[in-house]
Amino acid sequence: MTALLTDLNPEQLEAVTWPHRSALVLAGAGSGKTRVLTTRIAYLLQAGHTQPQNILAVTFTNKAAREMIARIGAMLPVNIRGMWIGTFHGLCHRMLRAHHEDAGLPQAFQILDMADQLAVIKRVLKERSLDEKTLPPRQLQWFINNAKEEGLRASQVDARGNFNQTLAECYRAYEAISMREGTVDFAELLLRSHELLSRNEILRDHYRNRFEHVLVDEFQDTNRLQYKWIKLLAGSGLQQHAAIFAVGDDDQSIYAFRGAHVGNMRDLEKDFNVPKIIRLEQNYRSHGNILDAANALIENNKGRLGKNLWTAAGKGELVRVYHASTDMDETSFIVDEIKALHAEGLALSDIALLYRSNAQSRVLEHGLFNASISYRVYGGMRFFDRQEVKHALAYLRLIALPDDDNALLRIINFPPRGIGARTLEQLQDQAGELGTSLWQAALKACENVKTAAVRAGQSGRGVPGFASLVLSLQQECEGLPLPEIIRRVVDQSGLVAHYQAEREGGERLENLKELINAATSFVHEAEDDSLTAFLAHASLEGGEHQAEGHQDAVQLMTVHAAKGLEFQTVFISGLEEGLFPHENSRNEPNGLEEERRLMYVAMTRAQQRLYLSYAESRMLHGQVRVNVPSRFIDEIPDDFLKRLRSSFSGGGYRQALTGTGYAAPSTTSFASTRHQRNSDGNAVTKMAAQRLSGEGFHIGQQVSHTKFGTGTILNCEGSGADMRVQVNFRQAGTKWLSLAYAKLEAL
DNA sequence: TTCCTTGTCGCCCGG
DNA sequence: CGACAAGGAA
Repeated sequence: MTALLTDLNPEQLEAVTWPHRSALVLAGAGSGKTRVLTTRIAYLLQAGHTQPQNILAVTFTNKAAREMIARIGAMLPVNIRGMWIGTFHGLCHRMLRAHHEDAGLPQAFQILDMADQLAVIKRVLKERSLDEKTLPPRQLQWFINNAKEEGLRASQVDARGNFNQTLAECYRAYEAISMREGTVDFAELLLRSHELLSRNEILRDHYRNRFEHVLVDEFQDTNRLQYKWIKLLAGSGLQQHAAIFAVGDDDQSIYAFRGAHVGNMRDLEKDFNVPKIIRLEQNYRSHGNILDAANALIENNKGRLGKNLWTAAGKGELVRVYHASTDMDETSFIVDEIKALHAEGLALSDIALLYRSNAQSRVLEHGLFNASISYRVYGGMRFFDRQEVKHALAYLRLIALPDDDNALLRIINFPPRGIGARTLEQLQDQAGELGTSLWQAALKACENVKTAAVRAGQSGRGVPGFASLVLSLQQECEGLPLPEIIRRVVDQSGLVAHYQAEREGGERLENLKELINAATSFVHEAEDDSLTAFLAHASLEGGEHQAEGHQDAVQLMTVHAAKGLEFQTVFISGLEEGLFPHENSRNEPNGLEEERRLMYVAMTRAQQRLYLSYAESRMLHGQVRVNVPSRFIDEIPDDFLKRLRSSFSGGGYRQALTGTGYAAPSTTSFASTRHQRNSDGNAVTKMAAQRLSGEGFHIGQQVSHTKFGTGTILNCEGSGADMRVQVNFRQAGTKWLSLAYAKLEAL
């Protein structure tokens, strides 16, 4: 016990040993928030105040949940299994699976991610022959998700006025489709779980009796529905059974755009009679100047709960501000600084490059690539988002739940089997008449033409071919282990053959193999290794497993993605009006304050060194735009800043100082390799290809091999004698070859 | 039906 | 600039 509590500062100690009643912990950036949360759980268990099965801890990201589990596991030899630790979506999903009947869902209900949901919405619009111009699909998606996050069903939304009425009708149609197909989107997980608990008294009492401690991470990011869900579980007023332990920081609330409601912090105080807010204000992360600069910035916001971070560390270095002429100039400055820092011995992985929006990564990637600096981009396309993986998953979904029209539409003609728009229309008409799913309509259609069906079924083409494929997969996969099911699906569906025939299909095939690998490790790790569980995992986790995380590489990500992380050195780029703060924020209520909090989050990621940069002009949306420096820079007192500027346009700052040139762009085609990132399912460290081009080869180049024929270089790794290249041969497929042995010739 | 070209429009953050 | 829908040719 004492070992658990040593090294905690007085405020942390107070939070950890807080009695069995609700608490609100205002935890500043770098103040040991996660430590308090996990130590509190360990303390409760070790002191015998509670049992693992009586604890519920909820976070926003899978990563945070995993970290929490790992840290508790390291502190206590306790069975984590009994605890409910996970994301809001994960826990709601768990609850809905357990009580799917009470929740009105089929046993194998499927989860729609954003892209799936958008596809359904496009179907709704098409069905109602609504033009994409009069009602953009994204707007409808936003409307539906927002309504759900407010706890509103289609019948409850405001339908006054023509436009609102259209929206409400579309929402209603969307609800009907979801119901019929047994699909559930992200917001629906929350809403349905909430409805289940509020309607079903027996279940509600069951869970209320079970959970004595409900701990909430990043409480400032909860939306209204999530807070209601928590209240329902804990009970409130005289009904209150559980103690809520909420940890958050109003200054780090950056998710208002998706419904986060900071007001929940004040509401919690009131609703649960929290006697006082515990403030964690000692920062263990950043040096003084960085912290002071961040504090000064956030002072400009109004209505804060109020806190002032301090550090026992020294002042450290000043915050550097670089004024660039162009985005290229900005990039070359950053690249040169990284080179210099790396030469001084700083690991690349200690450096983070942050930006407001994903589109900005392009220029930065380009610069890093040309300078042969390894980098890693977080948050782009994820493994389970990839086209070929989604196709494979769609087949799997049809096996689990054939009424999922969305899945069916995705692959009924992929790979192409002669089912065109015309056939599909007939099928849809019939389904509409019968009031069934497309799959039922397809079966019906096959019955009517039995002999033809048998013939076509054998050839594998047409609707009968498709139907017999799915039927036979359904039958023979019954009871098989998951990886074997997937292997058969990708094989018999013709996906593998299709991508083999495609010139650029090599990487896609690799991803299909990787899907089987993912299933194999899923089977080993998960309690429930069913197909349905795997499909849910794919939707909820998106494939954030971090392969090659050990490689030394600069970390590129958006500011949102950086929340909760820390780095020795941080660059924040693109600090221009319109970009950061983003221009869209001007029209939103309190939009500017949210942008400022975002900036605050970005700055407080840095431990020892912080760079801010902006450019006078920048390529945006395909055209050059001239920008003014961000007001956020002006809001930081000059005492904490050191201003730098390029001596001449186009040249780097360090170039001007030292004369060490910024490497001329190599012949390596950056564009041709961009889309290859993620071949392992996530952002991959990219070894730049300069060395390779020195040997006469570069990525994207055509080469020939005595045995395998001609092909294209896809990738490379290692250097010198160990260097290997990945080549996609036209005939022989994709292979890794060692340059030391294979005789490759450039074409 | 399929593949390829052309054209339009959006373009911030995410589980 | 890039994703994606619509339209045209084989």
